Amino acid sequence: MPRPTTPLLSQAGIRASALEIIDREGLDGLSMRKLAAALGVSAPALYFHYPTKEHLLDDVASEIMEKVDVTAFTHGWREGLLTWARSYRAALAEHPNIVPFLARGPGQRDASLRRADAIHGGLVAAGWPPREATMIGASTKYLVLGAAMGSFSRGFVDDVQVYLDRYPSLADAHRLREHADAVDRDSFEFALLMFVDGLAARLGRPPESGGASGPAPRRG
Amino acid sequence: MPRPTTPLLSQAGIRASALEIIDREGLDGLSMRKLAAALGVSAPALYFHYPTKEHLLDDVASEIMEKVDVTAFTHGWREGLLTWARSYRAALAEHPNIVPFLARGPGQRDASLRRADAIHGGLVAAGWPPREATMIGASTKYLVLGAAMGSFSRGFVDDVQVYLDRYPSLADAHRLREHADAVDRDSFEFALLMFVDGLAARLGRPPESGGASGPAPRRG
DNA sequence: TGGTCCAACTAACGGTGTTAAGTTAGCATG
DNA sequence: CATGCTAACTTAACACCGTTAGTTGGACCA
Repeated sequence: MPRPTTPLLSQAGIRASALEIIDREGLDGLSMRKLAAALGVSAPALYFHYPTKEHLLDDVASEIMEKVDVTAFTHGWREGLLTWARSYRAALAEHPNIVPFLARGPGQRDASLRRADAIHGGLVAAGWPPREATMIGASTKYLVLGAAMGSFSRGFVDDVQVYLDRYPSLADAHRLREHADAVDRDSFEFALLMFVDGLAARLGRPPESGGASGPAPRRG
Repeated sequence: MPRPTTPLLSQAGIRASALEIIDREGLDGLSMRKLAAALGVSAPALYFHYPTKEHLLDDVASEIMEKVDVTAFTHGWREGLLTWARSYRAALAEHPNIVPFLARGPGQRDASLRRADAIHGGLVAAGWPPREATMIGASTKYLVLGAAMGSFSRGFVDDVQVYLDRYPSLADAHRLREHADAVDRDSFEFALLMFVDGLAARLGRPPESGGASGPAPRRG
């Protein structure tokens, strides 16, 4: 059966099905043949709509990133930063299995550039010098990606020991795992607040030599 | 030619060659056949020394992690944390291509547990309550991994715009890429210092309700 | 000297992403 | 209305992947 009366595939449909498989079976669980089967189609058919698996994954990732909120800088840099970071993390938390793919580097130039611009612009507008705005943006990204990677990415608790102080009564591992997510969420929030506190302190402090270098911003 | 007079392979040799390929051609550039060829041997021969590619990579990653310094907590939590974070990042920076593999989760339980224990113990000994020590450890790891992921992990500058403020004279991309590493290094250092500053401030502050929750530590 | 085991070999299996070539529905044009 | 072009699928096949099975022959021990 060649060309069907009504098209069987669409980019959106392919993306949705791919993400479903990734969510269910992990990043390695997605193969072009399996994806095609899920869509009731043969594998090469996909290549009519996406030139490559990489492109498809880029698109899936971009779709996820659409939910990141970079608009709150109108309420001040602190609010803007917190909103951005939290929504960023939340977006990744919804689809943890895609995080390892993000480690390969960003594909979609356009959208990510637009976001970066909004963030940078927001920080500069709030009084941070451009150079520091750059570093703040990068730092926050590090935190989100690192948290996503460290916590979601794959199955087991790594630092078992580390959690024991918090739940000393739990010796059974599955309960421990169950709470590990909460620990990660708390740790991320903790890191974010400490970082922002550090920033706030820097705002009210004259530039030190030997610090992270560069002038401190005027109070915004 | 079966069993040679002197063994052609050793775990250390395999690891070294694997890491060389990864450094040169990226994580995807490493295949068992290619690795075997580089060692002058057929692919299945490797399976006599390593049960699986995953195990091999785990071992390679562990070797890299050996260089991380978690001993400086004897000079105070600040010094310990900074030394740990910087040596961690430096270790990853030497072999950026392996970072995506780390996103799959830690393999070697043993060594990583020992490290986690040293860090947690160091923080607690310095006066941080266990729960906060956990979060500090996790946070720092986030920062390092996120920085490693965001910056090294493959090929092009993502947020071109973001760097322009710093090097406004550079319109050519390769020069820009060249300096991106410096920006990343600076951003990491910046993030680390802001975070530690935030921590220090917390040490001198009474516990707030509505903060990251949990009691603040006594002054150590 | 004979037996066992080690450390390599070749062949092959099932899977991967992707390309090539074939087939026909739908559409535009003479 | 017939013709030709392109779109959207098909099946076959390629080169590669990680890994397993089965074979071979040198090294070591009784």
